Amino acid sequence: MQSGSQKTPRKKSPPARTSQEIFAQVRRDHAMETAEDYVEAVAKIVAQQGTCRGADLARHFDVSHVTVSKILTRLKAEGLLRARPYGPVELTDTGTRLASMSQQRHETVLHFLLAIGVDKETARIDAEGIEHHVSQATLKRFLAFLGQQPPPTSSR
Amino acid sequence: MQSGSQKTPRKKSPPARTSQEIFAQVRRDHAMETAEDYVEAVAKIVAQQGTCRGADLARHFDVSHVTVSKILTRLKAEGLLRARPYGPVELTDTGTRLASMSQQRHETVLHFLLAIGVDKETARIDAEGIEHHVSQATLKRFLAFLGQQPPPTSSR
DNA sequence: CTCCCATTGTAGCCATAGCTACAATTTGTC
DNA sequence: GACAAATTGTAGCTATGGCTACAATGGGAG
Repeated sequence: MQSGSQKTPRKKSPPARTSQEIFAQVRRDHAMETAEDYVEAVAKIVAQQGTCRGADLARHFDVSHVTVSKILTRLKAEGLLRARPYGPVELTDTGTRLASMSQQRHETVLHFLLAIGVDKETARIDAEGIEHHVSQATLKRFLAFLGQQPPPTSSR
Repeated sequence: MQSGSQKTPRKKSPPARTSQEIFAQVRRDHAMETAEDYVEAVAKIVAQQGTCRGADLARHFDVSHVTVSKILTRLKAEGLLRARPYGPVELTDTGTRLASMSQQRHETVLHFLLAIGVDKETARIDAEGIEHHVSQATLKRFLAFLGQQPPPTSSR
């Protein structure tokens, strides 16, 4: 990732971000999406079945077990989850926290879409794509619209 | 991109999409985001400066000219734009149409975020990430919320 | 006309997220 | 306990989107 500062003479001093910074942010978001999707899925599957295997994730995302394996390797290195060879996948504390936040945000986005009149099917699909790009500030506005208070961090 | 059908015995016939299908859709969306960002940027830069060079795009996205070059190669192959070697970038008709739709959707998402009370800076950033994941159906709800009619350009 | 500089292209590298094919391991069933 | 099935790992390929380094091109300034 570049710092983006050599060529930009910075004509604007106001707090407005440059388009470069915005796109860099979007790219950074991208790098987190997979992690969020995976910890969310692990949490969900563990809640449903007790344990989560790589094969469960492969079925869940409809990708090959190899893809799952590689992604799990990365997420293990990032400290979000752990798994012994041929063993089940478990979330670390960090992973559990990320999963909770993701699930909560997912729920909020979904309910918000439903609240403004989007049909259930579309809402499910769009929420999946949108959730990763909704900032805390925007999430608060969603919650405000839903007439709720910001939930106590894990009230699901 | 896989078709995802060998291993899925398709137990559910109801209209509800499986999670697999939803994630496949998100991955497909992903493949379009760059294209949309680029044609949108080209249209914007052409509108501002008359022509658009690769270097303009590199500055706009804060990436190297090599990255731009490779992406332009792909988009040329996809028929969204054309450019002679060492020449400026131009949108094809298809590219122009895609740019218009993207710009319009971008505007709608941005205005919608502002309308629900998101601050300007956050709205700019979130809109950039969200826009690619908003379906036509959801866009219509956004427009309805804004009290507008679906604009004549793409009233589908 | 030449020379310099910005722009573009090319080569080659990295990481992520896909895949198939094949090997290894675990598990479950006789 | 052995054998089959499911699961996981490994090797090696593809495409996208990043990068640096170096070569080529084109447009201006002298």
